[in-house]
Amino acid sequence: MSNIRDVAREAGVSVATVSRALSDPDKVSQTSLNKVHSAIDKVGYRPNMLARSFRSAKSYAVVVLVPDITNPFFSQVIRSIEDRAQQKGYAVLLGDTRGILEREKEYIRRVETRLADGVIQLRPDEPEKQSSYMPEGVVCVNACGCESTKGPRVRIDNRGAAKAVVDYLISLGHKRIGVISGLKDNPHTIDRLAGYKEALAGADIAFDKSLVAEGDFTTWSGLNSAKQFCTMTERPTAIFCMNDEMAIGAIQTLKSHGLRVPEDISVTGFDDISYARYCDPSLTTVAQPAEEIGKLAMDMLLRLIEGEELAQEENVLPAEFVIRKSTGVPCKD
Amino acid sequence: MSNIRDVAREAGVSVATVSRALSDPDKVSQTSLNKVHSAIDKVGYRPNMLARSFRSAKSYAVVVLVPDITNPFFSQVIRSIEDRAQQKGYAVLLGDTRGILEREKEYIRRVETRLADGVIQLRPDEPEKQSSYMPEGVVCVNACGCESTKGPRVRIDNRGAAKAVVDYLISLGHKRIGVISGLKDNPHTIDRLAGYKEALAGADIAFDKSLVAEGDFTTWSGLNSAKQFCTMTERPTAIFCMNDEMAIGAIQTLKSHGLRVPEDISVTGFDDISYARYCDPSLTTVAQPAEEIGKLAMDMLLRLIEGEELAQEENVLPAEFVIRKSTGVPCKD
DNA sequence: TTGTAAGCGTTATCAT
DNA sequence: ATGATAACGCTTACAA
Repeated sequence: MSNIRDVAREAGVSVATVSRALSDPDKVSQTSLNKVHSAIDKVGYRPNMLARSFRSAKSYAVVVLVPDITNPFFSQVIRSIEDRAQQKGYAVLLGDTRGILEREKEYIRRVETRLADGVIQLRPDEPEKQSSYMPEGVVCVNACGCESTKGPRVRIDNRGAAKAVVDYLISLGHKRIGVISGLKDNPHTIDRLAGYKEALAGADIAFDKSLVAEGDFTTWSGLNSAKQFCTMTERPTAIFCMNDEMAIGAIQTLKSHGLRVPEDISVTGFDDISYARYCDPSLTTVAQPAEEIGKLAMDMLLRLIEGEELAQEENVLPAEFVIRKSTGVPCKD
Repeated sequence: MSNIRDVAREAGVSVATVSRALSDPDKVSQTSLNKVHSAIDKVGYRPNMLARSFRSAKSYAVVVLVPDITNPFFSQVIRSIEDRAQQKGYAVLLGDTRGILEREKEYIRRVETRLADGVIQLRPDEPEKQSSYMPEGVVCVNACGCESTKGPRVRIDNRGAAKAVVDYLISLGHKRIGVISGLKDNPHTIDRLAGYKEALAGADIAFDKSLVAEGDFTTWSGLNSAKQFCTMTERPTAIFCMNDEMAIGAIQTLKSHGLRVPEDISVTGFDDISYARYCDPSLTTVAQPAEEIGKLAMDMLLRLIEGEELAQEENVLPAEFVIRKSTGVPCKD
């Protein structure tokens, strides 16, 4: 393995000149530049980036904290982050935490120990717990923010989007609208439930606690939670699911109980993962701008790493309400 | 930012003792150990891992090359790789290449420049092109190998699995069996097509080129490729799709042409992504052991990085044929 | 424009 | 068991 000294010797210049030729070519004469480059080819030199990072005290890496990378929404955001990072010469360290706080901390430790320059968090932090564990000096932007999220963040208007969905269901004539939510304390659940309640209130429909089933954003939980609606004496005519995966699970359950979607019951999702378009019936849902979210979060983090000021701590991106085939007018029993 | 020298001063010992206390505690007296640890707490010391990596010439990172991380099969494998890596103290650098060779090379360059210790490749290499571009000294294991794959690899028996699928369709009575393949030159396509042909040959059914539609493993390509089967004068009674995403796309097309699955036409997939269980009808498919694949590939790479011998260059893992609701006896027209 | 040389924070060798 | 010190490969004042 040849190093910069070998190149210098071969080229007949000093190591400083070689170093400059690589990182700041303008400061070097054309003659030296040529000598250096042919020397590099000759000895097969590859700069040791570990040494460079060490010396310049920057790792040019960011860690992405994600509860579950197999969630299609998350993987889309990550793809976008990676794309942007690559463009800017940064590496992405994957931190699939499976929701385990301990693993999250291990990854955050990597930036304390200089292996990464910052963090992008894809989990909405629960307000009380958040600030407590992000150490001093670790820069972090949350790419899945909520109204309660502190610090640099990008988010969509979850409440508004949820309200739009439920407003639409109400406009179709639905009055008994069930909910399959995420975990009770999850900020996304809180924001989206607020939107649901706002829509109800706007139409003078009383909030009925028994119409809210708690899931955890997995398909399996949607599948399960939907069961209780099937066996209700007074069944809801529509179900607002807080993500697409639960909606897909719910539809599965409804079908197996002999209910047709949307003729007997309407179902809506949230996220617009790619399967939302291909499931049967295709899903009425809220399209999150995954691409934009990732790109923006990465750009914000980069600015933070460079020590620059953020134009704004919070960036709220528009989400699009997409009407497909899983919603229709309520059945009249 | 305090360093090892600050700790040494605070503890009243030498830097060597501090270093040993951290990386090889057995070599240090209990007294020194205590002094060191309280000094560490006092000055808020975090070891500079970049310096450690630099000094020991190991980055403790591996890059994972994946054509598209939003593909659920890949993200499952990656989750498993990440899990194993984390256990072993390694970081995972995400290399989403989008199938672009140039990006792949940029990532491979990271191991040449010491930012990573090895590579896990999730793309089946095309035989002629493969060896040419993986530089000397870069260790790599292919986690999605095929029969033509060279070098350390883990794979399933694609040909055997495909044959099992088609054997099953034949056993149901199908004789005209369509195929939606991946790109023609993709080794997975080659292996699985070989299995298809073997099954046909075993039942004395002539291979009919017109029954093979070329896709590219995306849902959209499945959706498109299926169209040509719908309009055929003599339609196949079953379609063997080379992955689940194309099968889901195909089913979508068939339905929109008024065909029922499986009553009018059977469809099979490959991979067993989680959505295969939840689509309508649920998909008969081949379950790849994604978890095992990732874990094994990581273990092999680790051994390679440590300079150890591999017990075997090739590891063939069992795949399971899963029968669900998308297949049935052929319709009799 | 170029060269010399002093670090960066750690590990490892060699004494003690 | 502990300490002094020389690397590791690079960047960057500072000099020339």
